[in-house]
Amino acid sequence: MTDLRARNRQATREAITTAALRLAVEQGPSGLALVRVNDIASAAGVSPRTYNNYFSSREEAICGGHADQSRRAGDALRARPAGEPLDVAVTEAMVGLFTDPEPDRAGLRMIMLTPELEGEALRAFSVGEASLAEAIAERTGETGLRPEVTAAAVVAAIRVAGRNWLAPAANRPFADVIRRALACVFSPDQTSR
Amino acid sequence: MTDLRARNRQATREAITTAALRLAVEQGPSGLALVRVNDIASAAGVSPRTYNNYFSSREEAICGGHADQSRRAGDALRARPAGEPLDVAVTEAMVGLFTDPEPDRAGLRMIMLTPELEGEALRAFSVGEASLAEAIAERTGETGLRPEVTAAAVVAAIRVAGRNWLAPAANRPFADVIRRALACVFSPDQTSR
DNA sequence: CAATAACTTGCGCGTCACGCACTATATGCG
DNA sequence: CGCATATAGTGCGTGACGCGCAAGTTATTG
Repeated sequence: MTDLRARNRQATREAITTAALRLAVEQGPSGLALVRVNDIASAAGVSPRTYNNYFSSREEAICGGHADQSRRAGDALRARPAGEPLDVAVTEAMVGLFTDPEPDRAGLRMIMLTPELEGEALRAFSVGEASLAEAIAERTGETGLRPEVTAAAVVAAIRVAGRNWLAPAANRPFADVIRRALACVFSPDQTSR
Repeated sequence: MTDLRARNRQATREAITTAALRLAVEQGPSGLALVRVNDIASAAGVSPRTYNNYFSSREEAICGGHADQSRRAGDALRARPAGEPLDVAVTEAMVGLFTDPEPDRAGLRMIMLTPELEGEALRAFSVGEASLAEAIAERTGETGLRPEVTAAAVVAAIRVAGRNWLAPAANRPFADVIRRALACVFSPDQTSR
């Protein structure tokens, strides 16, 4: 088992992020300014000063959970069987990572569609790029630009998929949207070239 | 000719962004906190309150120039000849947009490699996605997910290319790095599938 | 040449990020 | 098992910031 300290630390971090996201969702995108640091801290059961030891802005606290999630992208890919082709390995890894459990619509909507959170939301997605690029490089044996570009493109596609899934119009299951988006990355349109 | 007001507005906006970026570069990534709003405003010849009418954070001001640049991505693509295949049209449009003029290494380095600016830097790149997606959709006639995913992947690839170009190791011309990165997007690796 | 709209600026307030010093709790070692 | 040390939580104080508001100034319109 890991350190008690490490587990406590992770627990308070999660307490803060979940509290922050919950309060933000309650107020809605327009009332983000009403979510005070004091509220987040007391809702998480810590002092404001401690909150500030974990996150240096409300935005970072609100998006922290999703950052943690996408940070596991590399491990998710490594968990796929070795023989699998890259495209299906990546696709299934990402589907598993982002739809197990099915994400909370309200939370994702808050994070992705609130203008003030845009920067932090992009950061939250992009933290997965490094680990994913490394895992891709391991799997393909390639080096240099290609693994990084592929990882960045994959993450970008998932972001688009999320936006699309959130759109009120077509509500397919998130997994399907992710698959369709990643298909665009791994087999780009050849007809219009 | 456009409005005098519009031109003035654009001029002060540019004055603020260039001043902000210059001061940030002078202090270096570690001393970002030393770049005060007062300094930026007075360097731009404007009151602090006015600075705040244009930008709501130092980070936004520093990255504002690059945001303006990538916002022109759609127009850059539209300027390519109609018969051109999509991949070369996009590639050449992006090369033209981002290497004319050759970007300032120190400025790009500051924007892309300073942790506190990461969120705003990602935002600056991503503002080009919408217009680029629209231009791609016009050109290909496609609709739905694919144009958006393609645009997002292209922008992500350019971001990776910038990071790579900034790396001290191989200093090829920026245009080459962009071309190689976009090649990864438009013809993904087929061998390892 | 008015009337109106848009922009700039000074002022003031509430909030925030963070350095510092102190306490409490966990970990490792004799 | 107890003691030294490292690590996390907390209170306080301070400087900076974001922004609403209202007044003054400059461009635009008819």
